[in-house]
Amino acid sequence: MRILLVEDDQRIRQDVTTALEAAGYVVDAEANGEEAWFLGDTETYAAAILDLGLPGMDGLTVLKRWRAEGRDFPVLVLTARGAWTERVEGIDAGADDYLPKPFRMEELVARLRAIIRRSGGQASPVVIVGEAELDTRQMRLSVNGVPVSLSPQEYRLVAYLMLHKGRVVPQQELSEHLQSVHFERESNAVEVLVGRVRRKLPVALIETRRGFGYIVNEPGSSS
Amino acid sequence: MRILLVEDDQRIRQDVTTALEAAGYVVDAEANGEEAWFLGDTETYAAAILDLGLPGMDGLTVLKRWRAEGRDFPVLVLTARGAWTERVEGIDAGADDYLPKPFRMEELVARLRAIIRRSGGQASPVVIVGEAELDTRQMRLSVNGVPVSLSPQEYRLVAYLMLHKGRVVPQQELSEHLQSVHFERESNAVEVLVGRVRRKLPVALIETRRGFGYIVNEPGSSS
DNA sequence: TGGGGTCTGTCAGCGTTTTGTCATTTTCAA
DNA sequence: TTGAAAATGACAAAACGCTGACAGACCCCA
Repeated sequence: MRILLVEDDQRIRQDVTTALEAAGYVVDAEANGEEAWFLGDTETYAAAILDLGLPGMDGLTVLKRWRAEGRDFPVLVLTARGAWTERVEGIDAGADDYLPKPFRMEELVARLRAIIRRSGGQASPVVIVGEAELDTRQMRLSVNGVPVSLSPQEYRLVAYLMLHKGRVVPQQELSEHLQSVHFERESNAVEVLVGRVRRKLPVALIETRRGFGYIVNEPGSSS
Repeated sequence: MRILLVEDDQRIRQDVTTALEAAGYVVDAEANGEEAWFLGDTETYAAAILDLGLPGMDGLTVLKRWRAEGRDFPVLVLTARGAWTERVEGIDAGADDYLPKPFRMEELVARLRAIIRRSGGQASPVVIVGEAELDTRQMRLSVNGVPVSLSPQEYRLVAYLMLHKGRVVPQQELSEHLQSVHFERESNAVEVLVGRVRRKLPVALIETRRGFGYIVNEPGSSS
């Protein structure tokens, strides 16, 4: 899961990043408002954490622009202590939750989890593609009712592809979402991972689009 | 819909009452803990809003007594700013949600609505998973009718997992709810605890999802 | 007051699983 | 046909979770 963190205070940014990564998220940390807006507009995030006082472009403006353009990932707003005005404005602008500074890391993570859950909760926690069934609550994949034992990384791969079924997912996007620390070097980690998953599955679920990426598709739908 | 409001601060009590009435609720406002307990015990409410710092009888005690006597209306707890401990204790005592002071009236009403809506489904104080039966009123776990002797911490662990059965619960979430001085970067306290509980149980109740957390599941729910 | 028991967190060690890399082979689209 | 992309098998390091031992805190009871 990829999170966008927008915070201009270097220290806080670092601390939060560390905490989020410890909680299993992939974090894009950004200090500048305009940069943040661009990222939120072009990348795909599970959620964003947004500080309101920013250089470049004010946090509220960033949020409003995202919403105006239909970006609906949940946003957790960080407000200064006692800044009631900011809270109200933030909620009006489309924030899903707010957290006054200073805050405890645990609380931040808990709230983040909550808004992600809520946002994902609108959709069914189960994704079905052909004979494969992904239960995101149990974090389990079954084929024809038989559970398949997957490693964390393998599960993340399948989950990501199934949650984006019908779309070709480039390798790079995959590796970005698989909280690995490799910096786009020549690595065939994704390919290896796909191979491992395929070996465990009794059916052909993941299709290769040579030169483009991988896709999980409803059977019968042609390319 | 009738709401019980328990709050000793005259000013807040008045404001909240006004807001709730404006939102279409009938409000019983009470400042004293013992009186509040009596009301909650004898009257029928759709929900309660409970401040923790009270004269007469502490809010936590009030809540615990209600729960001990089977009163299962949803309770929204008001906590002082940053009172992390209170929050955890409140949830342990059976609160459905909490709201840190100060808060916006709109938010209070929204959260109240949410817990009332949620309460429409679940009310049973007993959770059964396979051969295991958790009685949250007696704070007791039985397997095949035989009670299992658990330490407080062990009970909390099992209770939390059983109350969230069918869902993978991350280790961090667990340690957050086990009111300890968690967030130790390296601590295997949860693992140790799980091990201790498992040794006491005659059946395999808690499953490990390596890399993700733990889950308690209905046996045979493979999908 | 002291002693035993319980509870709880820490630590180190252990075995297993997981995962990235590399070398090599296979496959596919131009 | 051919070269790049993808798949595969092997390997070693790292990560992860389980366990037993231990120590401090706490409580109960003589």
